Amino acid sequence: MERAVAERAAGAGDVPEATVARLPLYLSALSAFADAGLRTVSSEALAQAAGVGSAKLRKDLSHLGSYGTRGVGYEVAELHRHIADRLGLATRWHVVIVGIGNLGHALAGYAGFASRGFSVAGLFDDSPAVVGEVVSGLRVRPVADLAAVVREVAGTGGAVIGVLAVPAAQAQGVCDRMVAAGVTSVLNFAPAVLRVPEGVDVRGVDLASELQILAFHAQRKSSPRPAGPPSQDGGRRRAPATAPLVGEVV
Amino acid sequence: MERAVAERAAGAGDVPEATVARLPLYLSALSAFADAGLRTVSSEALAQAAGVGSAKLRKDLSHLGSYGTRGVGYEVAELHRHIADRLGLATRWHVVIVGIGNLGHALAGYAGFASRGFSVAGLFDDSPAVVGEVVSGLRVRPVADLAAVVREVAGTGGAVIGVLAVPAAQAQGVCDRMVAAGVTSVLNFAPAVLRVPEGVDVRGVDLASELQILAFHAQRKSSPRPAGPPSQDGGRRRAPATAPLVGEVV
DNA sequence: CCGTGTGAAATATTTCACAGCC
DNA sequence: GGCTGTGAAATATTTCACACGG
Repeated sequence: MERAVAERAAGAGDVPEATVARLPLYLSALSAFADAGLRTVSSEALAQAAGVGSAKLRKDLSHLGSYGTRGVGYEVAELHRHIADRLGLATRWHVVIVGIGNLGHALAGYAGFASRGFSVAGLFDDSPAVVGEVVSGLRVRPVADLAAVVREVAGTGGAVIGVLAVPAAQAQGVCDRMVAAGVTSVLNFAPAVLRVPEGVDVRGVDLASELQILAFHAQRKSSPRPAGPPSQDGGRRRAPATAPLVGEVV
Repeated sequence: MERAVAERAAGAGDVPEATVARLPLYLSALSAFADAGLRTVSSEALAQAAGVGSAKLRKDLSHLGSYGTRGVGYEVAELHRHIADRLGLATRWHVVIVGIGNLGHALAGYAGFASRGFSVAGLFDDSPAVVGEVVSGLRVRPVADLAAVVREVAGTGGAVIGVLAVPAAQAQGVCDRMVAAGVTSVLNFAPAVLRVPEGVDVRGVDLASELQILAFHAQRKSSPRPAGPPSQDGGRRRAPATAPLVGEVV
């Protein structure tokens, strides 16, 4: 494609998706360093804490701009602020959770929300069994109230992220209602493909998929012979893990 | 790198990681088609159901072998079986969950486990408040019992996946105990970077990261001017969403 | 014909390795 | 002397587009 825009001083206008996915990790690691009272970190130390290679870390940060000092490293507080800004954490984010079953309860009680600047603006469910119940200090409301709450929060200038924790069968319907209410960012925990209009962002977290991916690798490790031909596969290259995390409480 | 191995008939020995991550999606979509009573699907239809492009789907499947019929499509049941096999779902997988807080409760009750061939072999926690409690038909045991349970399950010929749902501060310690007990696949819900020995697989799911990634994109959408030049961005290229899902219940 | 399977081209991401600055 | 920032090389992934088989 064409690129050309006269990117202003700090950092390109487009951060690669792969980099974006790691920024929260760095942010977390930086918080830990700050708590430990450190003023600066080297790319090596930060990378280690985040579980990535230092070259990758430096390349990632280079997309945000130049916030390090050669021969020294990065100023912890400054870098933290820059990453947080870039992630959009300067604005206040509100979260609405629909589906207050087991998972919804757990999400509603997740301490990480508040501590990372996300505040829970509302809990919704249509099951008579839970509507009216108070969970983590909030009363569960019928889904019909969703639009009103979103509108109200939007009036505050805040932005809204919708979290879907309903059974798969209802996921699309509830998603539609969220979108109709004005939600343009959705985190979906239901194992269902969501169809959304252009401009709406959906991210899915699926437990079963994660387990199956682990199963795939586990099988590969132990499988003496997957099928006919022995063909000693001889060491899968590349070390073990996937992206790990730093931080707080579950 | 070099290629050479005399790959036998069905599919290469190495499936790209990106493909592996999508196989569960296809599996799910196939189940839906099977339930709907369809015998065959085209790459186009299956891709649509899985929320990916048909070319990508075909390329992905080509890594497993040739299970389609030109001019017709894929036989639903057959393809489902092949993918399931490749994912290692032929063997019986057992899951041990450590940390029976809000999230642990939700995970223990997750219906998707059983329906996808994963059975919960044990629940563990060291908090006196929950040890002994019965959750989803299983008694919560002290973490000290972990090794015994893993050993017992391993004796059955089953493989084990450890699920970590403890606070971040305890994640590494519990992970070490899991590894010591013989677990080589770990699904980590705690926002913490886990250090594990070579050969152990870790996948992390972090709610805060997901939210921050959504925040990043949301900000990009609404931000009227990140910097100087107006330059109506006119559609970020590439449609909306991320990988979605198909399937069952939460 | 239709739709899979797949080389080859286009992109994206990671890794190297080193020049430049504190 | 140490460590960032970054072109350039190596990989990985996605997308095209079309030959081939049923």
